[in-house]
Amino acid sequence: MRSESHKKTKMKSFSISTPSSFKFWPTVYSHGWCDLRPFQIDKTAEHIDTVLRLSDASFCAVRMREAKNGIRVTLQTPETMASGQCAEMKQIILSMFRLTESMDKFYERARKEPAFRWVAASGGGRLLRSQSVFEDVVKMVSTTNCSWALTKIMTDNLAVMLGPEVAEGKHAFPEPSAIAAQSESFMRKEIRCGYRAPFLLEFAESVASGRRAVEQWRDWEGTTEELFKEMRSVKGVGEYAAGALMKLLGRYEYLGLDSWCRAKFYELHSRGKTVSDAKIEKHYVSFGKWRGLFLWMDVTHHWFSQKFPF
DNA sequence: GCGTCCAGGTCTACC
DNA sequence: GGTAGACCTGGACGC
Repeated sequence: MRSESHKKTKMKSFSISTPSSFKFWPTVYSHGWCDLRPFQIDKTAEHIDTVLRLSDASFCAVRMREAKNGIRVTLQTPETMASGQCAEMKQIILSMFRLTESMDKFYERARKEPAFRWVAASGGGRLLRSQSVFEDVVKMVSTTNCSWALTKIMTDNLAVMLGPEVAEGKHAFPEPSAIAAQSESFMRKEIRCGYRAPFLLEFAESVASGRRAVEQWRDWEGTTEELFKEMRSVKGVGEYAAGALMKLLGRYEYLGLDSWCRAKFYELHSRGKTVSDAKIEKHYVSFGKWRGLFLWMDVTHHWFSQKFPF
């Protein structure tokens, strides 16, 4: 009886306590995802909004800000929800901010390297991810072979045109079935995803039909190589996209090099001169299973001097 | 304002 | 296994 009445308690906000190694803004700005819907940042008010989808098919637009010992989450629309729903939201946010993973071993390794001693104190290494693996894959495909401006256009269009509107201007990311139901022409002309349209449609259909259980990738029991191979079997997911996606699943053996990473590496380690990918691989090989994350820390080190680096 | 060129990953066909 | 060309868009640039 007591637990039943507890479940029905309505809540307007809740807090998430975090380990001392966690830093809110460096995690938000760990890579470009915070710039893509449904995330929306207000730099003046210093908060980040998003829209969460719950297992009972309800939605909630939430506002998250840095708090003394963690994250403060305030419900926007609806303004209150049952405590059980808030508990589910808390689990989703923990996963998005990578608070379900221990970074102790990574920080231990970083402290041994003079060039990376700054990492632990700066709260680096937790890479923000979407609520779902499906959303991460769609976004990653949308980053391939185009400018960041076009990636933003594609993800904006997906959320606004196909994602449910929870509050004015606040849309959840679309479900696989919502994308799968579109025509290739709509995806090309309206979403502006061009030649990626058939790739995204095929992927969305495979997830919506249950043929591809992508959400299980976060609990993958096979080897890292097998997971990488599984990702590469998605059309539109090449070496870069799969490598970058692996990092969002807590596996850092692949570098996930794109042109931006390469350019930054050349600037930092070869006086601007182009070198082969093999040479870049060699540079980080001593970091073992953490090499992909050390590469990312290396090329984004300059971001950590500002609260809002982009 | 218009046309041209380039950058950006991945796929496919071909050698 | 390696390579070339196609895919498509926004942005930069020249006129």
